[in-house]
Amino acid sequence: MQNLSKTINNNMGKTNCSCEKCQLKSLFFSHVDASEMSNICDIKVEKQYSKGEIITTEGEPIREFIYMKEGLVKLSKTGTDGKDQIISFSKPFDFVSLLSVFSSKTYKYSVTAIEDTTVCILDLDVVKNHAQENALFAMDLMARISEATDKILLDNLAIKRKHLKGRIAHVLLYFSDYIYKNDEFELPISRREIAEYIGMTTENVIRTLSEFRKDKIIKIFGKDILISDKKRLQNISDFG
Amino acid sequence: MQNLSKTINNNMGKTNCSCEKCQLKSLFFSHVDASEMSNICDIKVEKQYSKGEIITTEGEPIREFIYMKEGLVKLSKTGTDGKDQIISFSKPFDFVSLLSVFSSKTYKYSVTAIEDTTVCILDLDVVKNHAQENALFAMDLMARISEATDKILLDNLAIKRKHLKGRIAHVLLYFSDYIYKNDEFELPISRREIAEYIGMTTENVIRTLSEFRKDKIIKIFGKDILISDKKRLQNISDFG
DNA sequence: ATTATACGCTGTTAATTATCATAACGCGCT
DNA sequence: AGCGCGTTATGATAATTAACAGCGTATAAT
Repeated sequence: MQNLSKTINNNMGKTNCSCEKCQLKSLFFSHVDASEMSNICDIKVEKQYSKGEIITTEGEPIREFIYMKEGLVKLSKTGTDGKDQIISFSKPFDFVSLLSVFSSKTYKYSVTAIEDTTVCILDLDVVKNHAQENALFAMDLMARISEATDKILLDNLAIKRKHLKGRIAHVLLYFSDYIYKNDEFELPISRREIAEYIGMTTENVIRTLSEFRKDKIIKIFGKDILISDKKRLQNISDFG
Repeated sequence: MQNLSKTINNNMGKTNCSCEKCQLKSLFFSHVDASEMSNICDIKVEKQYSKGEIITTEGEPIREFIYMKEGLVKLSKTGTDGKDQIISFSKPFDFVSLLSVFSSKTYKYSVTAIEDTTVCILDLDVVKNHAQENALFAMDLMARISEATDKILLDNLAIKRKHLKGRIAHVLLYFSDYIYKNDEFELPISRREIAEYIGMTTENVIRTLSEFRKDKIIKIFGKDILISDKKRLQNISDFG
């Protein structure tokens, strides 16, 4: 898989990606004119990451502006004790490189693919130069960053208000309603990662999932989850 | 006090504020030229809030771009159950209006003065227009928003990692080291507000402060706190 | 002076969560 | 197949935190 992405990298990513047709073009580049756009398009590199591969590493210098075309990633940070905390999950429209690209020299968080993920990579200096010359583009970026950040903060606050069961319910509904839009889905993360996300222990995540199963709220087949009593789960999320 | 701020409001805030000398000018407006600046200066209104006064209210439409000149505020959000959560505290250089000014029509959080606070208020549309025409200004704003957000996220993550005692120690050190730069200070918030900030109950905040007092780590006189054993407090914050 | 009210403080009990221990299971590897 | 390893699973116990109840104090309003 590493080979695959390297191959695409060497091809300059031209194989699968046409900027003109890109869904995301309107999000980031609606105020960028055709000649500028072709300039951006020439330097962009499309890159694929398999589930589990690290996209950016905490502490590394930020050289690139990255946006997601496809897939699912986690943002995480390693504490001084070596334990990870997951800050959020992002799918394409939510993710604007890293939040700190315009204020920090190094990545404050790591980004890891939790499903096969395709990103487009632009040289950060080029993007910055464009932003400095095109205020509407800069404003678009600002709005995107703002939205992404707000979403993370609101989600964190919502989780903080809840107890163990409510937090687990919240996560299940997050994947069911927001990510997969289906009552049945395959969890893209381990129980430990759920724990890192909601700030509880792995054992309690496992235990609580088992309880939900015993209470016939969900069915579990390894990582496959089926939500059989959504109302109850919603209720636990809202009031637990 | 309400009268005082009204008076200043009616004076168009010209009484005490000269934009040319303003410390914050370089932060937000370093890339705004003299004529633009005088334009901005003409429409700005300086406003004072006494401790406890609400500056912006969650849910209200965002019409203004606000930045702090002086003071201390809290950002908070009310949950569906009516309970408040405090997201962060901000002093002048940290605070860039509300994070969502460029992505949302309404305030997602409330801002309340927890010390007497002076802010400068600009019409949001005017600021947006300036940003749309001056990309460097837009970039400056973006960097500010990014920094402010990162600080909030990192602080929240640090708190999340800790237990009750570590969280209390964290808060005490936050005010001592970051806000007041003094081992002795007056807490600008109540025990309940500390609880709302760290996500624990008021009783436990009070109890823990008492324990710290019994352990001779701090001295307490109502809201006055004196940190007598900073090393131990730091240790509790780092490992508790 | 009296009432109301918010706040700070403490003790007790109940609930929640972490920690430790153990075991089954799946999966890649040889 | 058998081994090693990480994940999932469950139980017992300890630690932590919440919830409830009570009480004193300061402050402001009547």
